[in-house]
Amino acid sequence: MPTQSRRERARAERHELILRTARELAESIGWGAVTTRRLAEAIDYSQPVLYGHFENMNAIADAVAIQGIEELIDVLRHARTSTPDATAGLNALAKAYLKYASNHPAVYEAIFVRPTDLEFASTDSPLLLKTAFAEFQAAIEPFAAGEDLETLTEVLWSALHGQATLSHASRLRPELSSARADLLVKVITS
Amino acid sequence: MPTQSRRERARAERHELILRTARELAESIGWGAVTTRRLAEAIDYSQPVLYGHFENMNAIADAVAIQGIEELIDVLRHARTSTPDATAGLNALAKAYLKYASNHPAVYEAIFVRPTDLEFASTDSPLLLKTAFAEFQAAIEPFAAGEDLETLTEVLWSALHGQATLSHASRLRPELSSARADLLVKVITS
DNA sequence: CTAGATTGTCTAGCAGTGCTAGGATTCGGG
DNA sequence: CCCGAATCCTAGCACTGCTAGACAATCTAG
Repeated sequence: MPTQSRRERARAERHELILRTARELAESIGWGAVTTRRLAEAIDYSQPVLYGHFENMNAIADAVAIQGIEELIDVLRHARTSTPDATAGLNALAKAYLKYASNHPAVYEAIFVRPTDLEFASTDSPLLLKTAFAEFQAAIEPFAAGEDLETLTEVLWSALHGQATLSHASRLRPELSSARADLLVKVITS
Repeated sequence: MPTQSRRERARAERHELILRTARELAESIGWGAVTTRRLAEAIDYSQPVLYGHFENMNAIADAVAIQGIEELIDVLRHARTSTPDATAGLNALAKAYLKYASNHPAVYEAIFVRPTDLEFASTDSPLLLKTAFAEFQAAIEPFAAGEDLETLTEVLWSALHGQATLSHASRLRPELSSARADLLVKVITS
């Protein structure tokens, strides 16, 4: 039955088209301006089509967030494991995190800033968040030195998250992003 | 002419009423649900009255933010200067910051999270932000130890901001807020 | 004290939002 | 070829921020 599968394939393609377009729109005009009408216009369908794929507009942003966190996990893992020693690994992880937030601000916003019931509601998102958390934990574990590892990980992640969001809101001097990451790592590892 | 002054007084009172009500509403139902109609209903006037006092809805949130940052500056200064030594001062400042964010999440959101053109546009808000920044700087200055003071201040503030926002978004274990602040201070001062 | 001007307030309405019900249209199976 | 089913769109609801214009209250001046 090639018919059914073709339909399903077309449907899956449109599903991805919606996500890709929503992400592009958000990155170019901001989530606040990503409306159902604009998004529908961009994919060349009427608004109700969106609701055949997602429960509501928020679910679309959540789906983008889940895609994003998967990307982010890869980025962090790669940064952490492709360095000679633990200190360089932590530094690379911090830089990679800030770079991702800076390069994909709308996706970062969807993951960590936008109001969402993603953390506890969805099925797989808590696992993804835990996986991302584990990357931070693995990177900082060599420097725990008697401190509670989980608490230290929360402190590290929060510190980077704060730099990412304040940086995006133009509250920090933009040219010193790297220096802040360096200093944070230095303070933690010393 | 007592007439004119009475009018001005009534107008100023209503101005404050709007701000107070907006703040209360935001703290109880969130900024997203603070609409012009609901706010007008709450102060027992029609919506257009709001626009006689503020340019738009965003300006109301900005005004709440300015009130909030003034409060926050006082809170930080008091925490910092009412301790025996510098380490205790920094710790008290960190705790006070997180406590304010936790006790007034909507105000904190108005100041630091909500999209706003407050930082550069308004006349007095940059000064207020700088004053708040100076409080952080004064608290951490004894521990700079050769590092660039301003960069270190940004790192401290970002770290606390990250803890405040992630905490509010239920991404951190709520009962360990104090432990995270302690650990952050310990890491910085050691 | 009254007439006119000014100030203040509200009703009604605009365009845009998320979301949905119902009809139209296209498609696949018999 | 025709009927049922899946698919899609038009139209509309209740809401949003914001504004124009009518109305009422108040102050000023004669």
